[in-house]
Amino acid sequence: MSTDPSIVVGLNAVIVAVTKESPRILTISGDSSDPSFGDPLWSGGDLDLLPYGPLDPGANRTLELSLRGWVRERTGLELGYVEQLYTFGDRERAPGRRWRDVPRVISVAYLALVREDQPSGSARARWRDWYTYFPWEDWRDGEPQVIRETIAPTLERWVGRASDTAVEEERRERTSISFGLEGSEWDPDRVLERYELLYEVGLVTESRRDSGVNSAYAEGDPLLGRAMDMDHRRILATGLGRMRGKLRYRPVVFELLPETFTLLRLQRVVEALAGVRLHKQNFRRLVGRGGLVEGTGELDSRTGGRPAELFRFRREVLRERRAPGLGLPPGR
Amino acid sequence: MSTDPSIVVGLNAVIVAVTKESPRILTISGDSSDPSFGDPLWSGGDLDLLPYGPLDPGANRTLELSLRGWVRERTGLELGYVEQLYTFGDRERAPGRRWRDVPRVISVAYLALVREDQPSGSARARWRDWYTYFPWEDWRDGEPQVIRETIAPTLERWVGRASDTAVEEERRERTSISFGLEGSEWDPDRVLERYELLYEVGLVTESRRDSGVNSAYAEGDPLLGRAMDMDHRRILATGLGRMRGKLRYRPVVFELLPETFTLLRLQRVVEALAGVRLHKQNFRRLVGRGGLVEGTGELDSRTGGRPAELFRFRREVLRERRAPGLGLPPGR
DNA sequence: GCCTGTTGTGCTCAAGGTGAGTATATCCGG
DNA sequence: CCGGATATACTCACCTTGAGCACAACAGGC
Repeated sequence: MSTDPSIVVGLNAVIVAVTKESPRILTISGDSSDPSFGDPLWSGGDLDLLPYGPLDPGANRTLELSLRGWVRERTGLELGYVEQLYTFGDRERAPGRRWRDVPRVISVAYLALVREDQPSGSARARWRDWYTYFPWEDWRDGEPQVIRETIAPTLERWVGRASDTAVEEERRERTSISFGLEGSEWDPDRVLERYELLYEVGLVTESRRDSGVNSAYAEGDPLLGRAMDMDHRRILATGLGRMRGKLRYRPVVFELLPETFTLLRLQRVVEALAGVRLHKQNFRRLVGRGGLVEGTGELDSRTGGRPAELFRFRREVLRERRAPGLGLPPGR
Repeated sequence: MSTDPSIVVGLNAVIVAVTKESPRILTISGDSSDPSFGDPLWSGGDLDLLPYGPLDPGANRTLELSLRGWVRERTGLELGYVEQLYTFGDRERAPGRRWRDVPRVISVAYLALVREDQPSGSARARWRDWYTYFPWEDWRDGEPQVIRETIAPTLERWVGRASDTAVEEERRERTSISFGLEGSEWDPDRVLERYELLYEVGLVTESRRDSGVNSAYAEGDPLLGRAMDMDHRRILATGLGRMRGKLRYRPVVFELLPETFTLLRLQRVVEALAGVRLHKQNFRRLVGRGGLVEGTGELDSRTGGRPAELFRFRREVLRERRAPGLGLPPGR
């Protein structure tokens, strides 16, 4: 096997932080004139990108160290928790380009958490609420309007357009499970599934872009959420889903919080990530019994009501219990 | 960013099948003269390898299709379930070579399941019980001897050799949690953790190989399990752990079984993979209630005792329920 | 100073899931 | 026709989970 110059390997990062009750991700605003973030030669438009960096084959011992390195270099951010997400290597990842003209791009994507909403260190890099990209994912105030008003009807029409009943049945099941329609439960983790479904039915900008001019999609349909370049929104969806899943069985939230925090603050952060409201008493019972936190004696009275005790994460649980997490509601 | 010839991208596969009560994986026996499986130029010895193939940048639309393609080509195996495992890209993956002399090898590893113990289609590729590589992982007949006789004492000595009490405490916790010593529970999923611990303390061949001649390990210590080339045993451990984890919340076992099967056979296969015995009645209650299987009217009387009804997997559950799996015992 | 809104905290209760054990049915091979 | 082996049916105690009610403690406005 010989080395092949027509393959390019890069690293992508889904970097998450939480401000107050807003989960945010770091994105590069699409203005391709400034190549301070990698140089995505295969990228075309003025759309947002995820932070991207090439892999220097000799530079770092591990891929994760490479990632930490260039993020630090370019943004000054010191990443906390980092985990590998997925490796994207499809051929048609660069829209608008014929794949024969560009090298094959392999992106190893990572999920990374940083503790606060730090300045991004670059003019083009900025924090954005992740629900800007996925408005249908936020159920904290009940079912989002978009679902009832746009998604559900469009999906229904799509189900109706099926060629035969088998396809129709399959489509019906997919939609009801993904979006919790018709009696199914809403599963916060299925972010990628939902995005891909919307892509398929043409409700996101990317699908029309990729399908070219002679598209079968109705021109009138609205486009949901802020778009991203290439397949970066898909990568983001993967990260979001993983983040939510991880929440359930690993104490990762604490990587996003300051050293000490109120229990309500903790709950709000979890809710922000999960996009769902939680039962307060049960939540407290959970973190208490799980031994996830311990009280410092101090109080925080800036909350308005009765002052809340400040808690701190008990790092010991990482080694004590088997799977300490903060259960999202439909734990299964 | 330009293309870089000093990076090589390849695909690795952990291919699993089950014969009777033995979980097996496909490995390439180490005889580097026959390059029918890729051409691992950076590989040295006569050790086993996982199936490996280069990535042809223009050939397939997705990485998964590439993988299926070359596995079919070289072995005739038609892979069933396939999922991406992890991407390995550390610099020192090729032992015995100075990393400056070889290109950086990025391996995208996949977990793949095939339905039976089919012939491997190649003289060098052969099925092996996976406990040959990880003897300490099989708890079906109680705690394996190796743990009591070799691993536990060696780990204990290693804990004692710690430089200060903080390190000592950390080591103690790691060992007790990984191997279920001192009151901790045995967690079948932590395969990788355990392998890495054994690597660190020098109980597997690979660690001595990588650390060179001037090793600190006691010459007398035995070496556990069959070794593999490069970091392939680490990849295998990753696959094994993922397989066990997946078992719990996805009905993947059925990809390994024939169309119809006895409930006891199903249980034995799960036990083989999990390396743990299960409570029969509860197991049956689980698959029954979960709607995972449905009885065909037929009976199988080859079992010796009362003839067992043959069951079949209900594919519908894939779309019905949220997370149908076969719970391993310490469900948490 | 008192009312009101807001948050923190303790307790209860029903429903369902889980681990484990007992008892009985059904067949095969000697 | 009996032992051995498997297949099923039930039971039961225990824990977890979801969902309430009740009340305590503070801030701020009137």
